Amino acid sequence: MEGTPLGDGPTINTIAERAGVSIASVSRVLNGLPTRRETERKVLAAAEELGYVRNAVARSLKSRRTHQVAFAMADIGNPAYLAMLREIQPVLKAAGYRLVLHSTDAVVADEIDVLHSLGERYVDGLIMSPLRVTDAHLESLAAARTPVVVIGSVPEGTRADNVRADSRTGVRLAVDHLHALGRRRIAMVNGPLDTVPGAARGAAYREALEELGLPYDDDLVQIGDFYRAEGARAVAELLARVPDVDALMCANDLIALGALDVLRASGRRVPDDVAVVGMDDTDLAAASWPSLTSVSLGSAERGKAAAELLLQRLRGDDSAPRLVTVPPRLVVRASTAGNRADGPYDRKEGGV
Amino acid sequence: MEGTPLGDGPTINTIAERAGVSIASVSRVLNGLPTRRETERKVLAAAEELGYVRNAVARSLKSRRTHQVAFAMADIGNPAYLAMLREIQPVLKAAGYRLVLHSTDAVVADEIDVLHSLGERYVDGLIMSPLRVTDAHLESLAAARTPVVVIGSVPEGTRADNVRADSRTGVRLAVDHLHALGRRRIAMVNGPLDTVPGAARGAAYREALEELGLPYDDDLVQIGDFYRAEGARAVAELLARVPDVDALMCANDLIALGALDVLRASGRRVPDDVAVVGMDDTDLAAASWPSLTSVSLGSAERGKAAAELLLQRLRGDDSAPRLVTVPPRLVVRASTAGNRADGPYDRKEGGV
DNA sequence: ATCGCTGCTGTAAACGTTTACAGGCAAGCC
DNA sequence: GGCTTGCCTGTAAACGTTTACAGCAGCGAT
Repeated sequence: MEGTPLGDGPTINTIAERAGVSIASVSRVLNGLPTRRETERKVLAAAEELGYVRNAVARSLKSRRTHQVAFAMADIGNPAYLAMLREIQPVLKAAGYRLVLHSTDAVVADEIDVLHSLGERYVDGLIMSPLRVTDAHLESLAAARTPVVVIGSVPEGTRADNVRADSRTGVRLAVDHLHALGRRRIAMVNGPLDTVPGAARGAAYREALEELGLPYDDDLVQIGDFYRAEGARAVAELLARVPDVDALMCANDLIALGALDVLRASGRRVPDDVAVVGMDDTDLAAASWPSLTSVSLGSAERGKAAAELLLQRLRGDDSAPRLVTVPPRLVVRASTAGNRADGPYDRKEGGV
Repeated sequence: MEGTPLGDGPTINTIAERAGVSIASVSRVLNGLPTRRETERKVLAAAEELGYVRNAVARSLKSRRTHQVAFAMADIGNPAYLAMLREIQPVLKAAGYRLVLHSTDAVVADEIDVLHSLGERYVDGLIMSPLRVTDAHLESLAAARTPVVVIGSVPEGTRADNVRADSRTGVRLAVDHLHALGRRRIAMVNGPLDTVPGAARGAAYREALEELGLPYDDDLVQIGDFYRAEGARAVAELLARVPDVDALMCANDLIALGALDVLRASGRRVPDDVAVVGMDDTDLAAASWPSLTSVSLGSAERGKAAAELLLQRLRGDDSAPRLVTVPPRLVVRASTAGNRADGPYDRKEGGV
């Protein structure tokens, strides 16, 4: 009635008592440090009987490592981030790290909070994918007390590894494709211009037209938000203004799905009347009707690269910040290429 | 040169020195306990200057609370689990808990590992959604040292809250719907029978036929796995064996998408020749071609309910285990109801 | 018999907090 | 003036580990 300390679960102390050795010996056995055969046996037996499990919190306090990594995604509903998550998770797991998931809903204050909370040291590192990068972000990044990898673009000189998509090239691939198909009234449906992807894709669209010798026309650009319903609304407006568009470059698969909805409702055929291209190449692109040509910005690859960069930092690498750029890829499907390939059945499509 | 202790970041000790008070006072100020005005001022000033942030690990060790909750999902690629995740995350966040994400890939050993690791006390509670529930699961559940909520079915008497879908009713809704449309050769494409959903849906299918007075025919049942490619393979086999089916009840949206692929490739029209119903009502169902009638098993609602149950436990409620059942809902779309409603544009579809 | 190894083992301090307890001090009362 | 009372404050222990250090036994060499 005086053996067990106080709490419920057995601790290293409980085992020490039971085995008749010191807590140091218990710890050593549990950590595989050299020990006499007999001591080891007693300790292991006691641990087994008691159903002992190491307390991760106490370990972390002493070792200053939590074996946890945070991933702060802007929008937990966006398939592009989910694709990253899917790749990040197994990489971390394989390296013995747990994943703490934050969804910031793209609210700047929330993202700053996450950065600030790194000081609480409940994680060893962070992967974050902000929609916007503000000065507040950069400030908090500079003050961060653990390694951070940013998926998205960050100014040169920032003290964080950086994994980027190349949406400029991505947009050009798509616009070139549409141009090659004979389209000349190519509109762009974009998200907010003060977001990183919004700005980059908008500029890239302009550049791509220029390179092709097509005129840039403000009327052909419509700004909405990165969601399906918003995309639909934006395309409806666009069609009202310029009924003769023959191609839509959408900044996002969700926007593109909204576009398909509206085009269908307006009686236009896709791709015969209007060709549609999305971006991100999410699962939805393959499943939609008609299946959606989409620019893959390598979400999965970016997630994986970010996780691997972070792991290197956690292993002690403190060389200069790195920059990894993942090349885009155009995945052609029915929404631009006619009806011959309207099903995704031909594509290798794994366990999704 | 002798002030700061050893590590890098400021601790409560650093503040105490700087402010010329004891660490107890610092702690009290930081926790809002009654303190003299002057002391409070000094402490807060010092904390501010030093950029102090509370160490979460040390706090957790003392308080025995980590403010973290784990969610163990069987398959991080499955939209049904993602729907749960999307609901769980904000509920936990609002209550001040962080989310630790585990993906077990439906491997039993991994799930047991997660349960076992609860003993490490790096989380205050767990929500898990196993595909199979084995004896090993039940054993580990019984030994779990923190509250656990299981999404899925668990035998009566298990020491865990339980949130269930009612797939029996769900299947019946679907089969009744198909029957009402005049279909009489209704096949079932199921996942493995040793999984909880597989077994439940298979049995429900049989019952539903019985209630309608339709004969049960082994030839009309095809077992595959819960993935798109597998579903396609299964449906191909089924069609070879019974070319005259006029309806497919698929245990899963992914299977149903595979079915659509194969039906299209075989020249059959949907729904004219063969009507198709999926289950889970994932995002894919609304986006597919033709849009997919699907039984919503309330993944989102289940996730939310699970999170709320767990929070109650964390607030100290230790009443008897609860059982929450979420009712299913049939969402009719083009794959059964003809072409009039082939687009999802009419449905309120938010930020996905 | 003494010395110095070698190889385990135990004691105690540390990680950064929270908190029970006791001490100090001013004010209020007789 | 001494006593109680109340309010703050500091000391120290605790949470459950890991680990530097010292101690001790056994053993071969001198």
